[in-house]
Amino acid sequence: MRQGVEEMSDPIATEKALQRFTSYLKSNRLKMTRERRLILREIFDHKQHFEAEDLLMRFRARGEKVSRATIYRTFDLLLRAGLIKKSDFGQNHFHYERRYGHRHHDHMICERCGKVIEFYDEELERHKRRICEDHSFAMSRHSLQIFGTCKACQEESDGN
Amino acid sequence: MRQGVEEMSDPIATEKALQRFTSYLKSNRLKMTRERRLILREIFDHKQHFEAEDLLMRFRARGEKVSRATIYRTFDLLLRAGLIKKSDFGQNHFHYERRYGHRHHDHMICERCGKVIEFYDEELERHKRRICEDHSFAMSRHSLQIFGTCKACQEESDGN
DNA sequence: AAGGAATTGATACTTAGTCCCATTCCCAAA
DNA sequence: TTTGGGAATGGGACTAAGTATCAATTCCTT
Repeated sequence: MRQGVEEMSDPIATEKALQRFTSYLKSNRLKMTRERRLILREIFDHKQHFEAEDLLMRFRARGEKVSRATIYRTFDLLLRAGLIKKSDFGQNHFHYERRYGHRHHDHMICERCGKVIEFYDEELERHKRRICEDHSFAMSRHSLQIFGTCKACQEESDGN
Repeated sequence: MRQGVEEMSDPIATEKALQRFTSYLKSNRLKMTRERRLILREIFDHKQHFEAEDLLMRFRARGEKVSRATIYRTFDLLLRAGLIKKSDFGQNHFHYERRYGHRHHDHMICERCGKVIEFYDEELERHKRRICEDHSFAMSRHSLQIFGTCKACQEESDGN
């Protein structure tokens, strides 16, 4: 039923992300720990989108000892370091996605099957910037979600 | 600190919304009750944006007896009736806004003072529709939030 | 005016996420 | 290489938003 973007991992990107995280930590006088490494690896070695609880379960299943609190604390650091991104798909918990090596993009969310389609549109970005200028608003980030029915689900219900 | 859009109420719109809600209820064999009327009035007679807890507090302050459960249940009906809209401003609870007589619009949210600026841009809307067409995606709704710093807050920090 | 379905309130529960603090870990400087 | 102390962790208690349950009440059609 629920289906996600399954963009696969790139071991080189993982290493780069790890380096970047390490240097972020160092420059803030924070420490690289076993847990932080595990979390980053888990994120960058796996699928593009993830959730806190989901990560916790994966660790538990593997018998890896990382607490819920540490997961949330590390997400916070990764956000500050710009390595992940927090999105809201209208459920009552947050979704995250890794960000290193990924440019900004928006999402279409299929309300039938849960599939998330990423898209990027330069003209749309230009519009956003222009609107901010018009309002003298200094944009720091933005998030567009389009909800609806994906092509496959439309065809499925046509077929019935 | 936290500051909202204070678009004022229109007594005629309130009555129309009430009629529309009543007919929505009737056509679904549901009942109009004292509580549902109170909630709708509270929403349409007051400011554009509201939250569940906020509404509950207002009722309590006035000594009006409406339970939390009923508030959430009624929000759900109002959503189905298309009279209110649920948005997510990145906090861990939902924001709502009344919808009757309001066309679609997007939001800029000031991360400094919490002000919410509504905007509508036809060109942007056209563009969203075109992107959906390109992906054969049947859009049902969409939501764009731009986070950043509003003009006033920018000037304030310039002045320091 | 009655009667059954719909609704309500109170409270218990769930779920996501945060707080607390004693214990443990990391790492820069000696 | 050891060490000292600040940083980080685990795990349980806690909070906040929202949902479920169910007996008592209300609505409204006939």
